[in-house]
Amino acid sequence: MKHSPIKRLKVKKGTFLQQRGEVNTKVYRVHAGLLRSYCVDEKGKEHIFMFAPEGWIIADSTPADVPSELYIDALEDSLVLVSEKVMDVKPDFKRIVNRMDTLQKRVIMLLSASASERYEDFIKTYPDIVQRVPQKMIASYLGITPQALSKVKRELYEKDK
Amino acid sequence: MKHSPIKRLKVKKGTFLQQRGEVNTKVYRVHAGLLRSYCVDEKGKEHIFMFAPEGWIIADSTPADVPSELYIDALEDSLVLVSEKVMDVKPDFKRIVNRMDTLQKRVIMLLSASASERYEDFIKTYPDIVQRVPQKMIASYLGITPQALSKVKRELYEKDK
DNA sequence: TAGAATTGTTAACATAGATTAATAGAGATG
DNA sequence: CATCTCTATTAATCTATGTTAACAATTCTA
Repeated sequence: MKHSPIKRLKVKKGTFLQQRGEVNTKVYRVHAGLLRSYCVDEKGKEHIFMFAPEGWIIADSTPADVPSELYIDALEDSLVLVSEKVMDVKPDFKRIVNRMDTLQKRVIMLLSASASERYEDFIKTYPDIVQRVPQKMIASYLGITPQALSKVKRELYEKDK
Repeated sequence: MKHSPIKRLKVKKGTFLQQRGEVNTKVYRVHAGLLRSYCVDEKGKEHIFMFAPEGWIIADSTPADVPSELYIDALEDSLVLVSEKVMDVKPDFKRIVNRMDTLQKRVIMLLSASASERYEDFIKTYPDIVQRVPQKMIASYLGITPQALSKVKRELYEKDK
């Protein structure tokens, strides 16, 4: 396996290490200071995804070839170790990283999307699962009650006329 | 590194692979069928943490020596590959697994806890970060507005008399 | 097939948290 | 020091979603 070089980086408070829309091939390890990642929704509202103090790693978990969803910036003057995401990883490791991506998206949806937005996203992302489990389970996954899901579905249906 | 044996397991719909309070040293890979993991809050309400159809892995991300938070059961007759969590992993990998644990807990809190419960958990889990960032950022992390956090803090203070 | 159990829908009402707006502190900058 | 900007607090209202309850539809099972 290729050894990926690690760079040391001093960043001043307020510096962006990554912005939305950029490629996200890097992983940041915080040696000193404090970083954070956050997204901005359609209404312009910020949602902090994670804080990374000393000893933590922070990165966008979306696949490296996809434009980044997250901003990463320094909340304090920080010392950061920057390494490239390793692409040629073992299949099992890749599954774990995929799952982190899923979890990241889930947190962001729970922070920033309404019940109906979460439902629409769910049926787009897991069209087969919708067929295979009772609706009350989908409601439970979305963090709403079965009654609320029922209403969401009706409103969605009425919208399509 | 020790090679961990993988067992093949046929499970009928409804079978539990793991229940809350058990140790959780296993990782399940779904070969056919559908598994899910879920937690139950104090009010007895279920919150589905994840669905795992064919090709997915599912496990409790909490440290293996800690009693499990999650139930894992089969929603359909399934064929599952069971392996032990590897304990002697590289430090970097351990960080990733730690982060998954954090994300898992975050999702569960967002699904099942109120604003004030999430805040109390936050100050317990990250007492230092509370000191280092403005409150509006903590609100953003918790998925509430700064105004709501202000109210939560006041109510908490009044509770202590 | 009948009856029982589970799941889904609808509606009335309750509530946590959002929104808006006004004010007060607290740091920054001239 | 005075002023400007940013952050925190409080209060009044609004809204999405929860709760409760009744009923309908579906699935199980005897």
